[in-house]
This record gives sequence, C-alpha cells and structure tokens, in this order.
Amino acid sequence: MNIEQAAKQLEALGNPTRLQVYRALVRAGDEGLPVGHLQEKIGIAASTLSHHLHRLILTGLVTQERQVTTLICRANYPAMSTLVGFLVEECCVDAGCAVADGEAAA
Amino acid sequence: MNIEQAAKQLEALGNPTRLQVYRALVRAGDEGLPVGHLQEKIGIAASTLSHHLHRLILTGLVTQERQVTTLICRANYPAMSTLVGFLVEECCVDAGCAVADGEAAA
DNA sequence: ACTATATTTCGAATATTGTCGAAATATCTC
DNA sequence: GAGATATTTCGACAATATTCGAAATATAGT
Repeated sequence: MNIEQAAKQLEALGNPTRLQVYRALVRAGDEGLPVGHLQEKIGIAASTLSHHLHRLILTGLVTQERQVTTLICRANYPAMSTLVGFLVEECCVDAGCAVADGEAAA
Repeated sequence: MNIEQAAKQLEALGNPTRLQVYRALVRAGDEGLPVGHLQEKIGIAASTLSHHLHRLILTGLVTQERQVTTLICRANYPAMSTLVGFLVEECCVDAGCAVADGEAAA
C-alpha cells in the first residue's frame, strides 16, 4: 500500500454519496446489494450511482458479481482492512495512539 | 461522528499532497513541524501548502500552535482515532473482518 | 518606526468532480 | 429475434478543487 493508492481510496470514500453507498454495502454484509436496490435506498439517478460505483470499483473498495440480470455489489473487506492498516501504521509510527483497542469507537 | 463529518475528513486525506502533509506530521510526532519545514520537505508553493493546511485544520485533523515567529503544525491523533473507529465500526457491523488485530498491516 | 522572517490571503487559470437525462448495452424470457 | 428489465455509457453543465505568484499580514528584534 503506497501513499498514492491510499489517497485514491480515501478520496473515493471522501464523498458523501459514495460513503453512503459504501456503508450500505458494508451493512449488507456478504450477501451484497443489487445496484437497483442501492439506487432506491439512496435516491439518486441510476447513472450517477453507476458513476460512483465505478469509482469505488476502480479503487478496489467494491466488487461486483452478475446474478442473472442484476449486478450484486459487495464491499471488499480486505481492501478496507489494508487501508485502515495504512492509517493506523502512519498514526502509530512515532506516537502511541489507541486505535485498535476499542478507544476509537467514541 | 456522523457520515458527513467522516466524508469530509476522508476527503481531506484523499488528496496526495494533503496525505503527504498529514503523514509528515504524524511521523514528526508530538513535536510537530513548522509550516516552512513542511514546505521544504514537500516542495510546493507556500500558498498551496497553506491552503491544504487550512483544509486539514478545518476538518480537525491538524492543529497549529504559534512558537515565536513560526507556526508549528501537529497531527490531531484523537481525530484520526475517531475516524478510523468509524471505518472499523462500519466495516465490522455485519461482517467479521480483522482490522484491529494486526492482520491489517499487509 | 524600520527591517527581517514566516505565513496567509487574494486573484486567476486550469482541471476535476458531481449530477442529470437520454440513449446504448447486456441479459434473460417467450 | 422481439420484448422486458437492469445497468452503463455519453454528452453536457454547474460547481468545486488545485495550483501558482504577488501582495498583505503577523511577530520579533534593532
């Protein structure tokens, strides 16, 4: 994980609409969510959602799988883990900060 | 930590220049770094750096403290902890993913 | 008050993003 | 292959971001 890649993923998550999309996918768990479902849930134009999904997919944060006529989207947990790991590493290089011990949930 | 706030902080970190700045500050630890030092280290116009610093400060990720004629910048660790906590919470609501156990550093 | 140093604000140019509707594509069913 | 449903691509527009140099501001020392 280099800094460029991290910045791209952070930028991808740093848009309210995309973060909403990503959160919905995370909450959906392993089952994932069809694009159409996401659209109804979030209430934006299908083309706009498609655009955002594309960006999330490009950065590796989301994956898609065809299921008959619908596309199922899923959060890519390992990617998120790596990104969070990058942040935590940066954060804890020289300073002791409690991130991984439950202090962070505040 | 609401989703809007999280998105703003992620967006702030989601720019290569700002992430570089933030990383330098994190690495500098509690001592922090003067603006001028950051500028030399990163090699951008002072005005550009000032602009990015302002954005990082607005989101609460960075703090500044005057020291004679120079301004010392510091990473705000608690803010980072909260943000990482938000991501981890979202990530682990319905799916077991190892973020806080050392698996994430890959 | 004047000078020197450090940083920010201003103004402007270019690039990127977010959004939409309409049209195109893909996949199944009949 | 015609029709139905789901999703993406295209074209466009307004809004925002990134970057710079020049000028303005703040702080300390003489």
